[in-house]
Amino acid sequence: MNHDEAQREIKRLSDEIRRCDRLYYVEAAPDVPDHEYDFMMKRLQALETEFPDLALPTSPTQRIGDKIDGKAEVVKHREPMLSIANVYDDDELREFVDSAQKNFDKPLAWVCELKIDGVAATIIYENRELKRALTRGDGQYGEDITANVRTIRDVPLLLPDSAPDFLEARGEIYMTNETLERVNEEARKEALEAGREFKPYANTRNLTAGTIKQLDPSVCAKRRLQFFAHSIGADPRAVAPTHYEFMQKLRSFGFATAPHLKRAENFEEARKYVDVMREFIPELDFEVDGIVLKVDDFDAREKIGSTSKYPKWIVACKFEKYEAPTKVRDIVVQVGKSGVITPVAELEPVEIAGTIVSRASLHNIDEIERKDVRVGDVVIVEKAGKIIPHVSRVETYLRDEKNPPKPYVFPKTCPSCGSPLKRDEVVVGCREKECPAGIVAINDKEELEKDGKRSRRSVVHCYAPECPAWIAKTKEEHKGAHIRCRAPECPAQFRERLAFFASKEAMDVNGLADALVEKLTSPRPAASLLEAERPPLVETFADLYRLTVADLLTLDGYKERSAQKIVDAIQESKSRGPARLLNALSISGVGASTARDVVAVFRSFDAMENSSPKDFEKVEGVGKIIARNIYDFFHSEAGVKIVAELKALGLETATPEESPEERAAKPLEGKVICATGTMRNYDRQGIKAAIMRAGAKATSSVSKKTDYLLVGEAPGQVKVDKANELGVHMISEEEFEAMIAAAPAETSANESDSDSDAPKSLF
DNA sequence: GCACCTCGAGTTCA
DNA sequence: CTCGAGGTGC
Repeated sequence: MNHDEAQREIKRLSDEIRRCDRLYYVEAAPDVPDHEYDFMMKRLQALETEFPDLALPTSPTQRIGDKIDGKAEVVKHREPMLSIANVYDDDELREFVDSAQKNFDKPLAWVCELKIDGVAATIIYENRELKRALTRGDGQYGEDITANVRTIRDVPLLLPDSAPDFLEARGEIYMTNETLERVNEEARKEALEAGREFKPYANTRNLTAGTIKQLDPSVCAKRRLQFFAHSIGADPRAVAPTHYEFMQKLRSFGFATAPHLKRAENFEEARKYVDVMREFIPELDFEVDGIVLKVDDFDAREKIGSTSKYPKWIVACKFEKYEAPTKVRDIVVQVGKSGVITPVAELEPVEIAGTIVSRASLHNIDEIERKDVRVGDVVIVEKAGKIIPHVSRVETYLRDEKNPPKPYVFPKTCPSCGSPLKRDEVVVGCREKECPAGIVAINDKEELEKDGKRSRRSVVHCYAPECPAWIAKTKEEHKGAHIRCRAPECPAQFRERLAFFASKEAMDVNGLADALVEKLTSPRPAASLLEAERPPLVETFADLYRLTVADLLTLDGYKERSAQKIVDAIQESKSRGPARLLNALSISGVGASTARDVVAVFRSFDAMENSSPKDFEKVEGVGKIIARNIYDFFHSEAGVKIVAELKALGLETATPEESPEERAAKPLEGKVICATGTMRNYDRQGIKAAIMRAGAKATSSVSKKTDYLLVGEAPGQVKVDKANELGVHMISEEEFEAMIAAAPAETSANESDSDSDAPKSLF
């Protein structure tokens, strides 16, 4: 065969194989039997070996690449991959559609697609060649799965000339039930031969997720994954004006689209489709967990906009809640770092949506009483579209009528320290219009039953402790949600606080996790028979910094090296700075973000110690209650002691002084800036820090006092509308960066941690 | 007063 | 992820 003939033959074979690949999943059963397909593939491979100059990177033979070394690369998405709102019944769906429809006179047309349970992914084409594929990941960052995606037969490696040069196809990778069974059957045989225990893959989604992360693409190829596209990572109007036409275009580019796609002229039609499909779904050979409705017209979508979380023009109607019946073995209580006592149901382990659930929080006493959960009951546990399981109802009819389980009695004393438990006395003042004590009134909330749904309404209350009406009304009318252990020295509370102190968001002590915290805070056995039990190694935060290698060696499982590592990590955490330290102290209402804001104003613990509650209220986000909590901490016996000790041990409790240059370099001094949406170079805290570094005030909402609205990706619609309405100037991230370009170089744009908003070394 | 936004705190499993 | 609750802006 000569070169020209080979070229023609290679083209013919490639085209035919590509046609089969598409038919294979998209349309129906392929009209070419497997052995003929394999034959064409072999022949093509042979020709490409003989004429290597004719072998193209987009040839079907190039689907299966080499093994990847190490881990998959984590890559930032060009455009974040957002999730969509879920509805679980007809009412919720109607509510959603009404809100989308409200600014339109004519009924909106909807496109309905099956929502298949798989792994969301995005595939990037440059010059119409497949360049890279990523998983959705957390929406911001995904894993590189290019080699495996290439093996999926309904993913084109090459797009036709009619496609745009650059395209980012987004869709779902999934697998049929038949494939799951086949893979399980093969794994079972293999395990049997090797004499190993066989554990089947629980469901197609788990197997798909496991397969797509395989390092060896040939394994992935054998498992026959499938893909369909449902959107692109850019404005689709560049391709077509409506979603339905857009999907036709994607098909013409060689992609599979969501199966059983349907365009509905109005909502009623769409709803009918949902009902019909619901019956039909069990007959399909893949897992469908709902139907997605999207507004067809792209211009209409833009007009509808998004909430801060989801677009308002797309919704998933979920059919099933993930749920399973199981038995309550016991109800135990846990003590949190703030002393909150949380009841948790210990369950007979049951599998729900691929994970084994054995515990579920019952949240609080009202929850237990409302549902009447008792030890021994059969309950329905659900993970409705979520990760965290909860008890949704009790099957009371399964109770033994003659001998029913006893109602749960909430413990009266703390399981850890034995001190009496008390329900939160809700901080709600009197409701007299004219406050009898004549003191400041602030807002509060009240639960109401409205149309069978719970809603809240704000009420003005007086908070003066000396107000007579307050004392009279608080107790019986407003119970808080939580029951709390109030003993300041409660060991369980200290254990939780220490774990938080050492955690990543706080002092970030590497290696000091739950297990070690438990050991450090437990009493130690007596050194000899004559002596009493010895106290725990760590009883205050300060004790942590006094730990020596010798101390750690007395614990099981620690040798010289590991002990030294922990001690080093603890010492290293001394320089985390005042913001992290303030967060680490577990002051009620003060978390990472509030601590940062407080430190930004006060700059040092010394300043905080000498401040009044009113001073703390000057911090944005701090009102009367939190101000009081902070003030109380710095004036309590325990607080004074711990701060003094930590200072003496050399922890950084002050923000370093600014150099004169830095003070001068505040290009946005006095400006008020509100940021919305996702920035490319900053996370939420990072952008706030950057705004403050430039001398401006970072606010959380747009008002007429706002100077600029900094608009990122997927901005909050409310804020943008507001800015338009009030004529607030909107700037992009690039414009913002240009504005702060005068700032000192060492205030790097990418840093977002609290300790980075303080200037580093000045030398 | 009301609506809305944010933060904190608690939580499950691989 | 989901509540509850505090805070803020009109």
